[in-house]
Amino acid sequence: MIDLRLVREDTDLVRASQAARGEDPSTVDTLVTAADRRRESVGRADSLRAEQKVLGKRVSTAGPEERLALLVQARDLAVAVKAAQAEESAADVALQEAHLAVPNVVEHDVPAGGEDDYVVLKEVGDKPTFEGFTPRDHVEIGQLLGAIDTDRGSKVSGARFYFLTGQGALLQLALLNMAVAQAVETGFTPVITPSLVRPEVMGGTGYLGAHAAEIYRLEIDDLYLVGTSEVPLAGMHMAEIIDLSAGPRRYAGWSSCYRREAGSYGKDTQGIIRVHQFDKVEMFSYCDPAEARDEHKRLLAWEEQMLAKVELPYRVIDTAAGDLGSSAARKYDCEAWIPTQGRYRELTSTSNCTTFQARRLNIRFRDADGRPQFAATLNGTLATTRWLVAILENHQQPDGSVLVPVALRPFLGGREVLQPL
RNA sequence: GGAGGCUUCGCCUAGUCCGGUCUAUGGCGCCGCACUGCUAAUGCGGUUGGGGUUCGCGCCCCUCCCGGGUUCAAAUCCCGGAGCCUCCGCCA
Repeated sequence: MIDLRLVREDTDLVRASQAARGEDPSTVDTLVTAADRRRESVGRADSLRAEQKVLGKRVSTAGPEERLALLVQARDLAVAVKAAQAEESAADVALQEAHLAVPNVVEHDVPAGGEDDYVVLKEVGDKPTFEGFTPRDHVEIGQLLGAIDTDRGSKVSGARFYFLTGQGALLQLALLNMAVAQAVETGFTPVITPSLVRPEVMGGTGYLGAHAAEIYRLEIDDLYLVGTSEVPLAGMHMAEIIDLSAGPRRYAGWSSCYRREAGSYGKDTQGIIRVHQFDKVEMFSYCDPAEARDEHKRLLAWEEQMLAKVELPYRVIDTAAGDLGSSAARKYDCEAWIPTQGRYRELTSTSNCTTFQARRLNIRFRDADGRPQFAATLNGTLATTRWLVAILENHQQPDGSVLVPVALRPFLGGREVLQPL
């Protein structure tokens, strides 16, 4: 939910944001109209109610003869109040609807356009050359190592499911543990989150809008499976006034993540690039909105720190407005080089949601004057199952073995190489 | 699956039987002032949140889990719902 004051005072800015996203700017005008209508109906209902209260007081103190006449008057007024109230709540509903239809206002310097209009901010590291052999893809390496079993994954659960076995399971645990270790060193509170959340939490984070088809829903229990621990971590402080006087509150969530991958038929059907269930360590930060842009840069830096530890070549992109989620004002992705695909694939994603989620979830903090204000929320990836793809492919050797990045070795019991079975 | 209880202004709490000075009590916390040569103790005062209106002081409305209803008038009465807790049963 965006700030209505901003909509009223700088309508053009919000319209421009919609245009940058490639969405209809007229939703903004609808919102302005709805806000005006609500304001007017509130005013009318308020003054009628004030009148009613005064009259009600007179009824309670009046003598018997006077009382009867006053009651007649009061009855008429009650009808008028009821009508005004009905209009008020109708206007409220309309405003709410118009409000929810407008995604977050993008930062002013976000590149406009769609999926392909990102801006590359930097490229880091050297792509591997593979002298004298043709690199295997992660599916083949996973088989050689006995690390990934997609056949049995689909036997048991269907397409886009997999087993991580032996070295694969250990490698993932090592990676995620390294992510948690880094987060804790940095001052994050590690959290193992619920994977099922209530509708208001899923809705509050902005995931039930245009991309609701991505979400698994358990209808019998009216719960949703989370696609990222961002969701429970955002819900954690809903309807609270949190203390940010000591700076941002940072959590590192560990969870399995579930995604329906609706509409992605035919994309990445092999291996574990795009799957229905994976594991992730995610950073989440609550902070003063004034600090959100800086915090966003910090989250990006911590992501890059992780990528450096696993010694992967990657680039950082500034995602275009049209490719942002509805909650995000800006998003940076880190994409690792995948040798057998000859292209970069997203490994991390960090979004600044400013106060958009906090407004929906009613998460506030007290500012320097002690006034409650909406907090900003941000999130960013530290590690996911998909990272295994990049690690296996980039660090593979001619004999099918895989070199373990130095920083990761302590988390694998000191192991330096993953050997084919 | 069954039974019972609870939900009030950051937290705790009075009030609900019997509708109107509930314009919601008190404590904790927090803020300000006073006093004391310190951080303490004490006293006094302030402190729910949201919205409307106003240059501003202010004024008004809403807010006692949510939604309906009764009534001139609802924290209070009636109906429906949600959440939380406890116990029993069952299963791990």
